[in-house]
Amino acid sequence: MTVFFSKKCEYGLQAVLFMAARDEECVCPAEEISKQLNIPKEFISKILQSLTESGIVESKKGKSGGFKLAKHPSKIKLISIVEAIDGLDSFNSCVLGFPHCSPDKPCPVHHQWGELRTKAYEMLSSETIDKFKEKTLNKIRI
Amino acid sequence: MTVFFSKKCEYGLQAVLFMAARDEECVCPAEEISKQLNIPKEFISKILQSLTESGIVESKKGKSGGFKLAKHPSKIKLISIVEAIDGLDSFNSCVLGFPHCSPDKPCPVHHQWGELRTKAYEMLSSETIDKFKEKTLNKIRI
DNA sequence: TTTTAATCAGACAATTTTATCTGATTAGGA
DNA sequence: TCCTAATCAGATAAAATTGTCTGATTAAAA
Repeated sequence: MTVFFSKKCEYGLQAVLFMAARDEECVCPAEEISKQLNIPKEFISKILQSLTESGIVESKKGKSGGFKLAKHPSKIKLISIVEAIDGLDSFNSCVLGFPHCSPDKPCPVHHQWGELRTKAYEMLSSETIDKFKEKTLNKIRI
Repeated sequence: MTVFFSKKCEYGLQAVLFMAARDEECVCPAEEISKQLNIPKEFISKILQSLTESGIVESKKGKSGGFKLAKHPSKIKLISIVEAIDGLDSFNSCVLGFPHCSPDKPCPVHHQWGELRTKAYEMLSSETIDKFKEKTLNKIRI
């Protein structure tokens, strides 16, 4: 299979976008996120736990508890979520899997891939997630 | 983990590039490919077996047997190898994992990612692997 | 023609990723 | 206070990916 993000990361991104698209202050139980996004409840719960450790979301235990963003959406970038879950290795390693790929010893597609990868990185870090609210709502139709 | 190609696919691409970089007519035993590229012998053997079924390489059994390209390198594109091993799904599915991502119902990064993905596809299908001989040799130093 | 060495090929095993289950813990409301 | 609803955490399971082993097959050489 060819992917860019792991499933964990996809789910994490979806969940954070979802929380940002709703009222940013409201506390979302894992169950609701699970239902809205079709993600196994305990799985998204676990992912959000790890994002809690990274300081991107906060959790509130007990009745009427759940998860909420730890910062305002205007302070969260997609790349932060990717970094927290998948790490940034893929932005620094050879796409063909060759060791020591560098401008000195480039793999056959080193230059072209490097450019695309940089653009992907820029895309993920250019805007904060409050800018995505509209599109996320449109996609999820809460 | 964030990847673009599976390990299988990376190895397959490396092996085919290796065979093209050598004398294109010579028969390479899996063992030699394994040593040169640091890939478990039986694993690369298996990957090349599947590429045999796809008509990209040929295998020759018995003493002095091994693998060789089924066509001239000028007729093989990187994308064919990717397609044979990983498939082309990732070039058609949403990078954030949202279902039914389309221009009508775009995910937050639909447009930007679509552009990058198209460029990646074009890069992998633009040139045939004989063009990569130089760079591969430089990288592998046979 | 038979032996033998080296291969491919398919079954098998380990690891990683993804997903689920169960129980402990917490906090709000009756 | 006690009950309930919800998270947290660790154990467990399933699936996919990656890696290894063993034997069948082939072809060269004696």
